[in-house]
Amino acid sequence: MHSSELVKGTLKTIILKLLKEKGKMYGYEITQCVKTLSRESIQLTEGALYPSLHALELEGILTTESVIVNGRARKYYQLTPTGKSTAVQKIEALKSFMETLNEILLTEKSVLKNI
Amino acid sequence: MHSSELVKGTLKTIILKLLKEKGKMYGYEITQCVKTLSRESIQLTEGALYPSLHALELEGILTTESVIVNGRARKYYQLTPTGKSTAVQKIEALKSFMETLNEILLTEKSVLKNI
DNA sequence: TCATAATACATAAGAGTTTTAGGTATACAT
DNA sequence: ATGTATACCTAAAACTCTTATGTATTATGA
Repeated sequence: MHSSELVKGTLKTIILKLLKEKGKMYGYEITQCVKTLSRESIQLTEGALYPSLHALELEGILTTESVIVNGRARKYYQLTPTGKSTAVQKIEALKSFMETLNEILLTEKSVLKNI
Repeated sequence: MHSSELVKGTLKTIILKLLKEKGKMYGYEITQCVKTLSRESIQLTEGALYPSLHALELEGILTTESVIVNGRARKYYQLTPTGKSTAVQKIEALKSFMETLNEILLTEKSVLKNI
């Protein structure tokens, strides 16, 4: 299980990535999808997910649509046009950050000595 | 410049990685080293760094040694034996998380459809 | 049939970390 | 003298997450 500390900064980007590919998803579906994709190693808590979704909606990145399925309410989220470009940007930014981080984590003693 | 949001969860691990390789470093040196290694794209703020260092010391992961160099006070930090194994663990955990994240970010629409 | 798990949403108090902004001090170059 | 670089530190406010809780329906196993 990955520490939630690590997931923190990447939560919104993960949400945007999934919505970008799937078109529309509802909250519970996002938690299950992340769980499956991460092979159980990332477990999004609802207390973190829903506030994030609401914030993204407020920012104009997502729109919602409520429907009843099997007698239960579902709230589907999807990217707005603005949201689509935000998603692309955030995903690129995260990839770029990971490359930087990787370089740091792979830096050897001999290299660091000269900095 | 990487958003500070992303750096958040990884700050302590970056500190531990550098100390693991360099043996001992002082605060200002850490900020400059991260700046250089990241090609100016990660800028640690002192308001985040020093509290983190102090927390790591309290946890028994680091010890300190104050010295005067060129008339200025420096406080060197280094890993305790416990800290060394913590460092290894944290670094491995971060690498593992990045692999998971990479898989998520590279997942294509066609794959997601079947989840 | 009745309890439990799974599905599905949501919020609020408390905890934890960072940002922002400020403070102190020395060395050195202009 | 003034600014820049070096070097440490902290506190209030802002932000986000964790933990705990609440509501409600459907499915399932005992």
